[in-house]
Amino acid sequence: MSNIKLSQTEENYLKSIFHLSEFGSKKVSTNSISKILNIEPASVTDMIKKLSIKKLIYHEKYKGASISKVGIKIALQIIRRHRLWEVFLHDKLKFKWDQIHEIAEELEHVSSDKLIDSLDKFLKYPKIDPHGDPIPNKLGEFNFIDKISISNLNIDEIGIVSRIINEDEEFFNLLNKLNIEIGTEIKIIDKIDYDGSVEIKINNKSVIISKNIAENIKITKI
Amino acid sequence: MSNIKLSQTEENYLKSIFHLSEFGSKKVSTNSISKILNIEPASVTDMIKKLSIKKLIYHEKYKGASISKVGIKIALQIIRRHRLWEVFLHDKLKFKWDQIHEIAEELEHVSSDKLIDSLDKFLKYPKIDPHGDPIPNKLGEFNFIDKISISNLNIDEIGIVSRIINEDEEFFNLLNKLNIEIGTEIKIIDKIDYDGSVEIKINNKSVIISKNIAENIKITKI
DNA sequence: AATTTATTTTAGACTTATCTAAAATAATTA
DNA sequence: TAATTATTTTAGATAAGTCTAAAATAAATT
Repeated sequence: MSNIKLSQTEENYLKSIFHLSEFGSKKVSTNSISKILNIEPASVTDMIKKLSIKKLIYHEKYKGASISKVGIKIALQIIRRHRLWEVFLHDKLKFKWDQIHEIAEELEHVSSDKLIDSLDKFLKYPKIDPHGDPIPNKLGEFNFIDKISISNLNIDEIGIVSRIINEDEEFFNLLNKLNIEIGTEIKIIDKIDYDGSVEIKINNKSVIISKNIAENIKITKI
Repeated sequence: MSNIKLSQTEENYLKSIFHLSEFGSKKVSTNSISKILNIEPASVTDMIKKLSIKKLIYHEKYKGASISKVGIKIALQIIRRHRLWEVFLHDKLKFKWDQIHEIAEELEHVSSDKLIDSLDKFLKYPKIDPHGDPIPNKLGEFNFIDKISISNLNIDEIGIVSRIINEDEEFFNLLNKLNIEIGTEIKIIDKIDYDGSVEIKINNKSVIISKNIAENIKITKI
């Protein structure tokens, strides 16, 4: 089946377009791709043409691009590879949470399907990566859990940390300090109207986190 | 230190030149590189120029190339990466011995040093890969064991299989059938002068193998 | 040693992925 | 709505890595 062999570059564009399109539901502008990949818009236009010819995206001049069914399928496989490698790096090689993304960006382009399926098995078919993002299975299916930010909970409600948006080191260190990781239970004590800060309780200790921090931590309500 | 970032292509040339030069001791011809990489001689000449400018090899027009100290050091790191990934694929992901090379060819170009050192640790610092080839450590040092072919043993001598030269599937299946793998003890029963075949005993069962097969199995004499 | 054959290099062209500068189109604002 | 601003596309250029055909050099053979 979908054995269209893509270059690393094409894979990176396709993945970015998929992410920007929010699972294929939105049109993606040339500029947004340009910014995310740090490539000039003119070059993006060229690649958009190339991917349209391959029917991985649709494109009308000056009107943005949208990703095709086949494009989504391939993008999900690239994401699957990326996230499985992240699990490997984190769980087996003991890499810290904020160091895995960059290396997985390289590993995800190694093209053997058998490699990925064996890795999946070796890792015991994980459902989420170390950031809490779902890992598509080999058919591209995954658990879409509707996650909300801490800010969206009401006072006295409880949630489980299920995804960390921000991936940089400072944020990682902060979470470490706060004892927050994927799976941590958080209870909302108070919401401060003035600036959107939230007082939360973690392991019976309460702290106040800023609005920005609260928005970067996704949770599943329980 | 040696943080000259090479392209995948440059890495592949350098590795081939290293192998063809037999640890840097011999000059390498344009044609031999061309054959091993399946690239036209004219293109090889171009790359030879490029690598000379970077001082990874030396080159005198029409006189072949030889690899430099720095070139050897880098080549050994590429080989280290390749062989560690082979161990991972074989031991952890349970790939068969004849399927690991191709995938390792891709994985070896992933460039993080930290990744490789962590992988090395995870694998418990293996000294040889699944083919019996030594794995350089992070300084480029490795156990150079002088291996001989089965053909070189005399009658009644015993050796341990330490390296398999041929990497294709048919040969792999043959060895499986003969119950030969790295570490197998082999005793020479008879040597047939007529065509160089050798009668050997493995696990108390004796078989006759052709000269060609005997030459593709390296052993360490005990 | 002269000729033939083989190897290596040069010259010029192609593809992929990028760039800059300018032109075309769309969106925003006055 | 007309003018201004922003976005997107086109046109032409560049670098990496490859190719083919032809020229230069080296090696082998008569």
